Amino acid sequence: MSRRDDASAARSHHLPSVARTGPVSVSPPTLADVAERAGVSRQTVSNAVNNPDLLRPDTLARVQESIEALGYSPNRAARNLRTRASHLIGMRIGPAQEGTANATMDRFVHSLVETSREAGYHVLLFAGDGHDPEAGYADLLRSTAVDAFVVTDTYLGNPQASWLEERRAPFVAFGRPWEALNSRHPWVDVDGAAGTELATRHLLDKGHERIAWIGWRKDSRIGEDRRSGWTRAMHERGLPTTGLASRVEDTISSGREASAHLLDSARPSAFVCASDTLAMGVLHTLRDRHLRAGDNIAVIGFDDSQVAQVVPPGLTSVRQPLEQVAVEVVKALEGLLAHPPLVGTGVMLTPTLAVRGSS
Amino acid sequence: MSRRDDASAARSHHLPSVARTGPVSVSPPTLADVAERAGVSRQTVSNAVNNPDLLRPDTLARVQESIEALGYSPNRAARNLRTRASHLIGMRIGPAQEGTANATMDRFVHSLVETSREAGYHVLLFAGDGHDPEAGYADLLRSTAVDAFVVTDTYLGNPQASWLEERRAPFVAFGRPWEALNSRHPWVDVDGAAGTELATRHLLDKGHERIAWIGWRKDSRIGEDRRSGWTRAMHERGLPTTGLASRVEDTISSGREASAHLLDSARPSAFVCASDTLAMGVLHTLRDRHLRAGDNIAVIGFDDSQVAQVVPPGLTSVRQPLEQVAVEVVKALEGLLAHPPLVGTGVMLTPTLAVRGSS
DNA sequence: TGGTCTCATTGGAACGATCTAGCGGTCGCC
DNA sequence: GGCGACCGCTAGATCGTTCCAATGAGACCA
Repeated sequence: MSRRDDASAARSHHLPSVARTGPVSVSPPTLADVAERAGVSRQTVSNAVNNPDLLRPDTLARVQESIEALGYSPNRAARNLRTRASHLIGMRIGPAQEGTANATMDRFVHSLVETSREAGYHVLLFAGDGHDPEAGYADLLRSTAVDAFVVTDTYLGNPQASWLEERRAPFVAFGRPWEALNSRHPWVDVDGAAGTELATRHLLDKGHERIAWIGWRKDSRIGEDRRSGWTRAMHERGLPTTGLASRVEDTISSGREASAHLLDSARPSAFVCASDTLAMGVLHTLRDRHLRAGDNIAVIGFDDSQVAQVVPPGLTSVRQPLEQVAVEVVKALEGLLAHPPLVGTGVMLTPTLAVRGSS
Repeated sequence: MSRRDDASAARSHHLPSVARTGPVSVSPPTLADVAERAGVSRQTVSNAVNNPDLLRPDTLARVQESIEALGYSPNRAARNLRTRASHLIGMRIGPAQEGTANATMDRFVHSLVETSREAGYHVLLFAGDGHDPEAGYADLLRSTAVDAFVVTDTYLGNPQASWLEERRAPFVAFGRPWEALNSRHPWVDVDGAAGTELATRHLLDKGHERIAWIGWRKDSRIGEDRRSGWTRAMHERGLPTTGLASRVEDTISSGREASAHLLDSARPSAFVCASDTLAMGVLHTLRDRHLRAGDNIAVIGFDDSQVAQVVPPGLTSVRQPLEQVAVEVVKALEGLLAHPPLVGTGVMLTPTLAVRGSS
């Protein structure tokens, strides 16, 4: 205790002299400082913070007063070392994709940060090494810098997910395990087919019958899933889909070319697209031909990106409930970290349709 | 040492039995494990990691072989505790703003994550408590969870910056200290006036003479700065600016109304806007009046957001060099953490113009 | 009175890393 | 020959917290 006293004294004796002029910030108070002030042991202060109901009410009040007065909060590093937990969630962000309308991830990150704060977690961002996607994960894992990961880019066969699963690293995926059906990790996803079905029905209800589809290449499971919603809604009303679909890359120019081609070959009165990026390609074509989205022809995108919200006359778009996704992801993480042997389960959410001028 | 042996043995004895089936992940190897395998002391392994040139080459090789074989990386929590540094940079993200074209922060976050990785730092995101913006900062600061902050939203009188400065918390601002001229923290900013000047000159060179300005309200320092670039370029060519400017809120509808009003009252042939959001408002008005951006009339925005990149026919926009900003921010952070008494200095960068169909 | 049980609190050990002081040996210098 | 500096490496202390076993005080019952 005397050592502690000395240390405290050394610190607080600095304070008056350098508080206004010195460049060095003073060390924050520690458990021992609070304990001494409150006249209890370190452990009691620790309990006051972590298990308040173990203390007698009057002791608790005294300790809390000291905590307040000194402005104490537990040192993260020391706590992490002892408890073997960092209360950090790692999330990898891919390279920024310019020229696309994809703002899904940004909206999701926002929601995730908000939600995990309420659960006592912070979000640690890391970048992928270009040629070695797993490097970032491995490093954070071995140095026990994060408690768990959130994996978002499960589009392409989900290599990270299986890599993490092999190493028994705790993680939750945003996106269902398309191929690896035997995987046992928790996941949360949005029912894309339900979204495009919603979009197609919306157009059908407006009287459209020749509704075209512009989606992604056939090897994209997400693309095929979204496409199936369109087919389902069309067939439900006994309408044909042949000749009305196009599958291309997820770029503006692909959407532009595909829509031009479809307009010539199939004369659709509306387009449903697998992404806002493709929908913007359609808008380019309409502009080229002096057609007006919403007046002459309807267009619906997917993601409800900022672009959809601000482009004239407003792009109707399928909106993923990312706030809910974040909530479910954090819920799954908490379950995972509380009792690891829990078997992984999936949660499927339903999107909504943000209706704007383009339809 | 024998305690260490016991602990290792306890751990590794678990390994074969549960490696494939057990739910509990095994503890990663520690310094002591590596030391024992290499036949050296813990400190020597530590040196091999942090000061390799202190070791004899053969010892170094032996230690590195052990590190490799065991897959060791230093435990972050322990290192942080001892060195009183977390190698984390805190950055607050505000509430997601829907309905605007502002993607600046997202692009910046990407760049910051990439750049700080190279400098050995990770980015910790945290959300602002709605009514108490400083709460998040205070908490992270007192618990020594981050080494420094990056402050980005310096628009509104910069309350965070002065709050942090008072507490002598290390931070770097993206955005100059507009009001607090006596502030001593490092900052990085982009010369907005140079950007709008560039934009205006571009239009002048195309033959436009009646170029209108749509900016933010007069109490926005950034808005006035950007406006000054337009005025400068116009006056330089002896052109008047009176009656050609409008100052409104940063929303689509404000831009829409302002541009409609200006078109009626001043008949401009081009618009320079303080943001992409306002520029999108102009595009709305043009659509309403069956005018075509780029053909009948030119429009230039500010930020080079995704919207600008994908909207037909492409919105010319002033592009902030966010990658460079991130590099300078990280550079300033490193300086700050290496020698705190360094006096804060500012770095001003110059934007470029991304020319697209709208001009 | 003495024994058992609970309750609130305590001191010491431990987490895994780095810091500090210091070891014996060799070298260069006056 | 004596002195100090340097080399490569080591043992012990230390960072601030939580875990663990044990403490003394009091209540209760026999």
